[in-house]
Amino acid sequence: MILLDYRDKRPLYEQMAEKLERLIVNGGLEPLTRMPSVRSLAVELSVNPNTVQRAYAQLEQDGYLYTVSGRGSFVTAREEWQENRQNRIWQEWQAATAQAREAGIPAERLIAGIRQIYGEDGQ
Amino acid sequence: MILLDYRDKRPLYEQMAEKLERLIVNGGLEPLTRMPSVRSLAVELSVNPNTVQRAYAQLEQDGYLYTVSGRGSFVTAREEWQENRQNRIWQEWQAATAQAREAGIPAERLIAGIRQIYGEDGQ
DNA sequence: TATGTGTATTAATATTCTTAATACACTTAT
DNA sequence: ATAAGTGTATTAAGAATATTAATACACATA
Repeated sequence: MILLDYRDKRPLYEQMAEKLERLIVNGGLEPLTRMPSVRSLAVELSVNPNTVQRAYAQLEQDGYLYTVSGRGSFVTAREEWQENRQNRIWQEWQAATAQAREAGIPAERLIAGIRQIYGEDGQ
Repeated sequence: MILLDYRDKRPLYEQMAEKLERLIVNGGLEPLTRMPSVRSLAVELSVNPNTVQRAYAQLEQDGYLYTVSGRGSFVTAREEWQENRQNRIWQEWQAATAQAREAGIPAERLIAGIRQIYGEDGQ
């Protein structure tokens, strides 16, 4: 399913969460399908079940997974996690914009920035 | 000059740097004037000189101070640190905007967001 | 040359983070 | 009922990181 990179100096759970998130975002995991159980993935990757659990918890926190008690963890429908993801990013963007205003950067410059970033390859 | 809050759980140097930055940004410290020496401020606040040094290093890194070898640290001219500050914030804003694009948030929504944030009290 | 300045280096200590061990709670198939 | 599968909570050990302090250095200037 995924492969851990032991040269990567980030913690295992973070690396796992990131790889799984990318897998889900790129469509490598079908929505509504069951994820491997915490224990089976732990065995497969030779880590402690709690490490997998922590990665799953992170993904659930971000809306990519949901859990049914006693049955397992499942991939969320795309529309849902897409909305969650956009909400998170939207909030960060708003904070960054408020800071820009506070620092005296004029609105026109931001608008020009949007044109540039969105125009770079196909608006 | 400043007062440390011992209920604050952030490290001392960070707290000091933040308070001094606010003082400079709000005009409480005249540009081009000398800062208290590392040792004198350390005595005044009952901390190790290195702790003050670290706060000063942070402020210098962010462009609020500059140092003349053997003579002391001085407050940067406002135009300079303002430019540095805007550059930092501008870069963060660009990163946030690129993320927004990648998440599929349309440019129009960002532009509407700018209108709202900049319009809230006097554009 | 003595005193005042910032800085580098090193070490002690404190704090936080990561991972593991273990036990619990719930669901379902036998 | 019970066994085997699921996720989760709690606790602790260990590692890693961050913070602060001790000390010595380098430069400027009176």
